[in-house]
Amino acid sequence: MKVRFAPSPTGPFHIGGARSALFNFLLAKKEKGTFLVRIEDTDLARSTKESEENIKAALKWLGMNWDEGIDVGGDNGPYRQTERLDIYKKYVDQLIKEGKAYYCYCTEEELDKEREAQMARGETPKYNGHCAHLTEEQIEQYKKEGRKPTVRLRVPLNQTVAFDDMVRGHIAFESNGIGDFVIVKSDGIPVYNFAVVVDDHTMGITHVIRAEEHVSNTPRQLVIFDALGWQAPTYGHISLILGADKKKMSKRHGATSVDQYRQQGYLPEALVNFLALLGWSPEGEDELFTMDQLIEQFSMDHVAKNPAVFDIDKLNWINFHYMKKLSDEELYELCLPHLQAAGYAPQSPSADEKAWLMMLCTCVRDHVSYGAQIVDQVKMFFTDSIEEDQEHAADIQAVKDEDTYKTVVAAFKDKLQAMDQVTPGAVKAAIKSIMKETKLKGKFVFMPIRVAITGQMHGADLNYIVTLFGKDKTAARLEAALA
RNA sequence: GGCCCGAUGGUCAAGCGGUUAAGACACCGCCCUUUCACGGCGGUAUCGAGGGUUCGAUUCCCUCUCGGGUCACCA
Repeated sequence: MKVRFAPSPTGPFHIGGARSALFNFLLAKKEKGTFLVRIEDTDLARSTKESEENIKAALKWLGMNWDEGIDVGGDNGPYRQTERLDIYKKYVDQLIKEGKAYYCYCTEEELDKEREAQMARGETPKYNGHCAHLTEEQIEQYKKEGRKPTVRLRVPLNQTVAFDDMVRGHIAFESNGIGDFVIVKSDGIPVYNFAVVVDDHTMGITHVIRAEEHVSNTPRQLVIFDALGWQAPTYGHISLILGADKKKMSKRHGATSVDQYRQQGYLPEALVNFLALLGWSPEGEDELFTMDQLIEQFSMDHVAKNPAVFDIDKLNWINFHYMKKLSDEELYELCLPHLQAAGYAPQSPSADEKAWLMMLCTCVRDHVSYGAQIVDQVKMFFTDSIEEDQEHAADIQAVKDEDTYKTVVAAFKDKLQAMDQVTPGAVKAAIKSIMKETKLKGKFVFMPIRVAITGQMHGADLNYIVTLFGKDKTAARLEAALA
């Protein structure tokens, strides 16, 4: 078995592309086959080197290293389509010689006009065969006019083009609906559908897993395979990823590129795990898997046909799970860039600063499901004023209205002033003794202090919050609460 | 509009003629924690509609509806 992932380097690496790559990767590894990566850059205008690098980096970041293809090499290179032009030319020439393809001199304006006319008549727009049987004289005439021809494939009429899809089952199209389509553009570069066929065949691809949007391309590719006398690979079309409004996931749905998730502080293991669960379901009841476990469990039988809505809540939950496994040091590494971006951490922290920042990260880790989220959680440590949580305003007021509110706050302030050093342990002891002295139980001691210092009903461990603020800042806040 | 694909809770989904219709996220409740969270336990909630086939349809067939994809000298 040999599968491939063939991205076009025309922009940010989309999350859907990552999922296609993942399913190919998983299948290849599961079947002990080969995972090949090739670059489809025949769109000269939109392809960029930067995008190619971005895609390769993202693939590696996600843990999908390829066995053959771009950069790593192999027996079937080159693996960038623009470097394979002579290979395509050979087969185009062959098709023309055999009369299976022909030059078309129609201009884009002429084609546009014809298409509009067909649409107006309610017909399926397709090439009308204008240049299918040109005479020598006509060809000479067009050449004299300086027209640059495209090459079209003669698509046989009255045939059923069908294939058995690994996820969708039998799918059939009528060849009459296709029309002679362009396989080489007027600039001499083959069109995607043609290059794909030549590559898939010459590279020995046996199975193609790609997104559902390619279903309607498949009959065209099948017709090319047929014209060339080759056998087509087995296809599997996976459904699309949708936004919350059930429309194809796009920019307006938020982050759509792998890089954006990386930048937001998501872990590659989490993204892989999440993507795998979008459209594929495991046998058992567990849903948390490492890449190796996914490979072990993966099967095309359990790939869903219907499109899936991208659920950020679930991604966050999975990411939270993987973040829990991080050591304090790793957590700090993940969060530091975000703290720096927010101006909460210096570019190169000293040992003391690092120790404080690490405690900061550890303190709020139960409330952070991806790196960038830490900024919100620690905001209060970097502002002088207390921002009260509006959503729980009533609860906060209730705490303040408690008869013992000021008693507790004042008592804690005294204990704090008396401390030699503020540490989580010291704070804990202080709170404990207040409970003993006032005979108040947990909540009635913790909440007044929490509200006075943070203005929130929820949050991280109070002992650490106080320690992080330090004696002076905490005292000032307690003071303000008493006023 | 033509062609193609799809339809189980709010979301991801299992199911493949007979089930009390799994599980996960989210939500709600309880327990734990002398606070908050984490964690544990439990709960609410789903077969798009109508026809068939069948002793019996979520499951098979048809129609409708809805959703999506695609109709390029883009991939």
